[in-house]
Amino acid sequence: MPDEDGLEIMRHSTAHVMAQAVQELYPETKISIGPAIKDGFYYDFDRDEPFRPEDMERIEARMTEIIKADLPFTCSEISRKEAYNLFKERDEKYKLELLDEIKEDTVTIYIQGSFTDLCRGPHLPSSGKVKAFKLLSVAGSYWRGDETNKMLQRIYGTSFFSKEELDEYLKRLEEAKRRDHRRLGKDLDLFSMDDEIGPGLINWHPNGAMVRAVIENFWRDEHYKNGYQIVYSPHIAKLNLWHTSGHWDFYRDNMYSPMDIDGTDYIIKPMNCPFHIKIYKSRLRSYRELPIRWAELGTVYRYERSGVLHGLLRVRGFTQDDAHIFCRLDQLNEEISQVLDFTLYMLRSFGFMEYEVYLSTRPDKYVGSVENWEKATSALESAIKKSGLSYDIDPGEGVFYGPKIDVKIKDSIGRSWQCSTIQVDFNLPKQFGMAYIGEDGAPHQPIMIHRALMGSLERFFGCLIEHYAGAFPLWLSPVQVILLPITDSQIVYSNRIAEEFRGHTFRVETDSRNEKVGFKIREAQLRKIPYMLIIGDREVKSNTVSLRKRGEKDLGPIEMGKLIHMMKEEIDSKGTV
RNA sequence: GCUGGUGUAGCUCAAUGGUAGAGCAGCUGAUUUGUAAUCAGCAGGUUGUAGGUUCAAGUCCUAUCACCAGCUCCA
Repeated sequence: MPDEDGLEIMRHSTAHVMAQAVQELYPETKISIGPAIKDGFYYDFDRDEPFRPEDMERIEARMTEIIKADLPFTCSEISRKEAYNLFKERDEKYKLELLDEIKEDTVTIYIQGSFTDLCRGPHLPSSGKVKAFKLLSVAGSYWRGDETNKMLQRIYGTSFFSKEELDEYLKRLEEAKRRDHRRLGKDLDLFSMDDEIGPGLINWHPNGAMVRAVIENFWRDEHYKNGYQIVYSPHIAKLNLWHTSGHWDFYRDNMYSPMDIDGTDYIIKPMNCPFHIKIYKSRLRSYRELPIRWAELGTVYRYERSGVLHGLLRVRGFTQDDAHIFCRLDQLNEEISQVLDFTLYMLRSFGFMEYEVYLSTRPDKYVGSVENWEKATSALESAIKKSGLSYDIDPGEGVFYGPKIDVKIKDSIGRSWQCSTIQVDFNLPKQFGMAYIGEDGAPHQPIMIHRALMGSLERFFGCLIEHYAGAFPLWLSPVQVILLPITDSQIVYSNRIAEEFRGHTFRVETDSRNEKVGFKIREAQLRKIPYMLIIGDREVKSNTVSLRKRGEKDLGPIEMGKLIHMMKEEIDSKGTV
């Protein structure tokens, strides 16, 4: 039965078939592990020579033979000692290492043809049950995911119960490529990067900047509604500030080198928090002022290792939609709940209805007391529970100064990216000696919450582009409506229509080029402009415009008053209705 | 950072070690056009960068930069 489990078993078996093919073709190769994964499988090999594209073809050909031979997968239960001797004899050092960690006295091995693997199983009855497979890529991967270990070669592949399903999957991969934000960023003239500027640094073009401006305005309005105040802070600060905050000790790997200004070291900021703390500390604070909620679209710069940069999704300079909430302990749960609600409202406004929620706990490198960490973690957890969201624990993934809730959204090929984050921080208020005067007239330490709803505008925009495949809803579209006069004689009328749209703050363009209307429509469609208005003599005479919406056909003439009303409603709904 | 791959016109791609080319985009002209591409002409390049091998390098070698995939799924 080709159900989910069946598919996983089949893919795992395909991995074994691949490993057999590899060891038969390249006997010096050592095997390590080869599980089924979300859309296929992989196997990690240790071989001095790299696998090249030609090797892939050879391996695929041998796999086809193995499948044709319909070799049975046989399972035997043997003692750990026997298994040890077996793999010792074959000099499979990775298997021996795995065996060392197994506590049970007996283990299972699976054999098909010449190939033997230490494996929990289960597997298909025989290799002939693999119906359609393809090797996709080869990449390095550290043994056990630890970069201090040797790098192995990982071959990725996928398999299905039918050729049709495989083809469909490969087609899906192609489609994902078309919705890749890097592709669309170029096609739609949204943003670019440049060698001479530097990797991971983004230039926002007018179209992208327009989307960003709309997002920022919406963001600001919603923050005022939710009881936040907006602040601004500088881009650099003295190194000493980062000593006080503790970032220099714990975050230095991600910070850029100091620059000398009049004999003092300054650093470009990787975080906004110390600045907001300094605003807090600029005068004495009363318990009556709390909670204080300060938000800033703060641009930060962080060193990211060259290999991890990825379009807009992983960059070196980015603008966080940052905010810091300073509150009393008795306000903590309420504040976190409010932030969670705000986060979800924000994400839903942009059409993101599916996300993953994680609670990240204490990492190896941390500051503060274990007790405070636990207090903070449980505050976050109870807030998630209250909101009714399902979530997973991400052990050890917290930031050094506190635990956090992360909300991740997915890109076009299913990789998830952290956008929203809510972090409790017991540490910074202490480092900076923050205080408020309580009801009792004595100073108390406030609790700090860091939060970003969208994370960074760059990453959020990247996800947004892929989410909508570049076809932004009306409220976000850089150009909302394009007027397409059929000949020169309708240009005067078109200009009047354009004025009317502008009067209603629509973003409008007129294509008065000397081209056929079909050509203009094609181009407007490729630019993914939501409203195309065709204007010929008929429209001029009847004082209308002919409507054609993105992805649709001719919708006929419509009066301007009616059209503007319709478009305003669409904008208010944000296209999420 | 590491492993592997890729860098040729704005974009997508050609070119046995032997004169760098096409389509689209761009520019100019003609055409005044009714719902996804009107026609013609022109122009476009230190082949990522720096060295090297060779009579000769886009092609081979070395270095370097950038990009792409992966390094998270663990018998």
